[in-house]
Amino acid sequence: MTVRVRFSPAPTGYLHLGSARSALFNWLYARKTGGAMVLRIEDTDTERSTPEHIAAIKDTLGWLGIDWDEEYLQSERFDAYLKVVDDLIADGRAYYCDSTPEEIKARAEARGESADGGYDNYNRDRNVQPGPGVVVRFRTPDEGVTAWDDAVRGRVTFDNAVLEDFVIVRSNGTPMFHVANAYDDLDMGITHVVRGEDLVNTTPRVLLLRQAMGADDVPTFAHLPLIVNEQRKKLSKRRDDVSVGDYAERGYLPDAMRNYLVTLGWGPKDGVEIRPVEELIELFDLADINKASAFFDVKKLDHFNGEYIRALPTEEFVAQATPFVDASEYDIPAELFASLAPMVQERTKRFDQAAELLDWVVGDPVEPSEKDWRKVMGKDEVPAILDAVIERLADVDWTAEALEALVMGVGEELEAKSQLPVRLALTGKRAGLPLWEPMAAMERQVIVDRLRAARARI
RNA sequence: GCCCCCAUCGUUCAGUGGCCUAGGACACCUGCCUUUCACGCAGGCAACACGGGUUCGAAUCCCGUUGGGGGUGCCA
Repeated sequence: MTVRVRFSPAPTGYLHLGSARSALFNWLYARKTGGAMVLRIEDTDTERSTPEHIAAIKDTLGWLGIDWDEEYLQSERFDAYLKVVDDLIADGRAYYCDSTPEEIKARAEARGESADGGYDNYNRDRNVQPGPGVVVRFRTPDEGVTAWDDAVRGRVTFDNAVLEDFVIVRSNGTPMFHVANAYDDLDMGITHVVRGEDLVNTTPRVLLLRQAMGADDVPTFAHLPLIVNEQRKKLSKRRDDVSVGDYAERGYLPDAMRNYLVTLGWGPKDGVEIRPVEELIELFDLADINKASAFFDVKKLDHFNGEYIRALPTEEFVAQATPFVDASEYDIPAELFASLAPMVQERTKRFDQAAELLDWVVGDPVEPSEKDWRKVMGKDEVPAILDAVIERLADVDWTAEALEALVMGVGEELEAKSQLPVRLALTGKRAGLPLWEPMAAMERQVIVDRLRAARARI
């Protein structure tokens, strides 16, 4: 049997981390098995779905290097869903319902039950006719169980009795998620449904619908553990940085993001986490996916990204970092950046942080912290060091090698560390790029002025 | 309330009855390298939630407790 998986986002927002991971796991499985990856846009909620979101989702999938073999839009298939619903109604497996939420609630209260118990199947046999404000509900069985073997969770069982008759066609005539989903999985021959755990409870409904549509088989489900935030709650648009597109804009490499995402809920058995996607595809398996939710750890993502950035050929690094450098608050000439790129690349975990390393080269040094100043400049020998460096700077060859020899030479002669005071005077910070190359790229007078200013401050 | 689910270092993944005095990675700490930082290298800290079973033997199987999460929409 040829594997057919699908990624089915609702285009009601941008692609977020959780969805991206679902897409990725589907894709890995399809590519591993030589199966087909279907992109199915579930835009049955016509109110909230937009073409912009569809475009953005596709863009971001492309950015992540996730491709697909077939593409469908559910809004173009409404006729088919509605036809199936008509059959269901004719069969008595679905019925019209005109109960408003208020009425349902009122009846529950009248019975002395909790108001959030859900729909009470009130209209089942009342022969409501279609009209304004009328929805179609699916008649769920009153007994028995609906169960399936989940590739990650094992056997999952639901009592049919706890399933209320749910809406399958809205009062505005549009079909809802469950029907579209059940119909399409059947119609498109989907063999494996890989999606987030937040959808487990919809599975019995979809399965029941699928049966009602005449299916006698069940796809393999794999419900992925949720990606959570520090509070162990499902990542949410409101609280968390979940838009994958935003990560792209902040200078994360798609390969790094994809590689990190794979390690959430799954891991190669040999423990090697950072590796080429081809290997990931080879090693991946639905059966090895974890059950417990996983925290999205940006620090670890940063580490992955740093590894990927360092692995780039320098020219490639320059090419990719340049847009970010240009967009930064610093005015850094392309040539300067290119010449200093190797040392920047070594120290950059995100492209949007690259420019800041050169702040002192193209602008004034930052104001040193009091603590740094005291620690570095407070030493007795510092005035002598700075005086000597300033004096010798007047006629030194303006090359990185000569500058290094000069500063280190002064240090040796005075038997003191000369690099740090010079660094603080020039950059305002104790840590940063190696000094000599950038110095050689700067004006002699600027360097001398900064050293003099620092000397005067002691 | 009702339904479903989860539980190994701070985080993440490995571990599917003996190879576990529990392993890798991130983070953190120490040292080395060094022009500071970063990289790299060598170390270190640190976990099987708890209680019962089953078994010659349990992180691995079963039950319970506790803790956590997801769902409960005319969203998906």
